[in-house]
Amino acid sequence: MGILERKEKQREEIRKMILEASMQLFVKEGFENVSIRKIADLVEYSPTTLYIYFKDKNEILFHLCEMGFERMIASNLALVQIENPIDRLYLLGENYINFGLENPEYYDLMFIQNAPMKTIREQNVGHWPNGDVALETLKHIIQECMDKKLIPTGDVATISMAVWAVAHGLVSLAIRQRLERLVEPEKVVQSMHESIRWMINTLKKA
Amino acid sequence: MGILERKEKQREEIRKMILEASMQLFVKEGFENVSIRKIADLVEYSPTTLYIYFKDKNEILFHLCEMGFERMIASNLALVQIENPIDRLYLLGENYINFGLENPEYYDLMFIQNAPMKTIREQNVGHWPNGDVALETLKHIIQECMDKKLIPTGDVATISMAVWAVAHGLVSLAIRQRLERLVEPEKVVQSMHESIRWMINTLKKA
DNA sequence: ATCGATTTATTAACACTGTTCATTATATTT
DNA sequence: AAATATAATGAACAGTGTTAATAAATCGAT
Repeated sequence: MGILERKEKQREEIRKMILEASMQLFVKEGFENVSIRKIADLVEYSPTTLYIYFKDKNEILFHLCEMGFERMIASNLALVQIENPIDRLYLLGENYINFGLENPEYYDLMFIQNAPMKTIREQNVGHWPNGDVALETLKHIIQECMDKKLIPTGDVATISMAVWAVAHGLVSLAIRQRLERLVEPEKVVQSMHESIRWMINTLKKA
Repeated sequence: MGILERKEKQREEIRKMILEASMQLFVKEGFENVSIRKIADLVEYSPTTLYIYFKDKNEILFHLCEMGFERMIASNLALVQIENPIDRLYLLGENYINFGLENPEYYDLMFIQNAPMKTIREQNVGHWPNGDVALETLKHIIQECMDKKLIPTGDVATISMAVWAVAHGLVSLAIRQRLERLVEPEKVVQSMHESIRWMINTLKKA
């Protein structure tokens, strides 16, 4: 059945084309300006054709979200070299806020918008490939810190949640212009790094 | 000039009418379903009339946002009775996450959407009445904790930022269904409270 | 009280949005 | 070659925020 295989391949290629056009629009014009019609224009198909390859816009956004996680995971690759888990945790935090500040549009999709989550619930039967990978990295490092008695022991999920909350809180408040209410705009980034460092330090001391 | 005064009063009353209709729609049908046309239907004006009383939709959303802060500030009124500032900080955190979980739509507007911020930058010349009040409360409590040597001293803004980040991180990840990836859905709320408590405890110990 | 000016309100329209249905064109199978 | 399945499309639906032109009402001055 070589013909069906080839068809499947062609289908997959067009899906890729659509996603790449979406990503191009996404990084160039921002999240708000990604519309079915604009994507269709870019791939030179009619808007309705996109619905043959994707269920709806949420599904396209979900895939863009996954691409964002691929980027983030890639930026964390260097972490495996650091043997001290608490240093690794600190750098994970630094990477996280840097990623968020440098890719606010991706960050939005990955952690703020609920469109991608809708697709996960409706289609992927609760599976979030790259997102879950990123969370596992965090949990794993926290566990290692506890094993080596570098931070107070406790429920891994709870502590991971708290640590994630600090990082996400900082980034999301920053990209939504809320932190400028606390410190002068030009000092926001610096203060964010200080906050992360402060958190790691109190974790160590406690 | 009594006649101009009366006119101004009438104008203010219609503005109130519009805002109240918006709020009604907002709490009943959710943020996404608040449209100029629906508000206009409710107050029995034509959609364009709303533009006589408000510059654009963002300005309406900004006022809804301010109403949200009024609610939040009201829920914090009981705090003044607690004399120990660190207990007060803990309760402020508890209030914060409870408010977020109970009023996700308001929370969205107050801390996640950027529509209200646009209005602040464009019109109010950088003034955010109720939002700034809420932040002052936090900073004041942190300062008091430091004065009484209950937590390690440092830059008030930085520590306030970190504390806010934990609370906001938890709430925003929760209402965007991200925490369900870390703990089972039915345990999310409990874990959030544990995270807040954990943070206060590490603050005390450090 | 009437005229002109200002304020208030509306209708119609623009340029979008995601999505669906019916129809046409293409490719594959019988 | 005819029948069938797949792929692609144009037109349309029901919305969105917003603006320009126009009508109605109110007000100030003669």
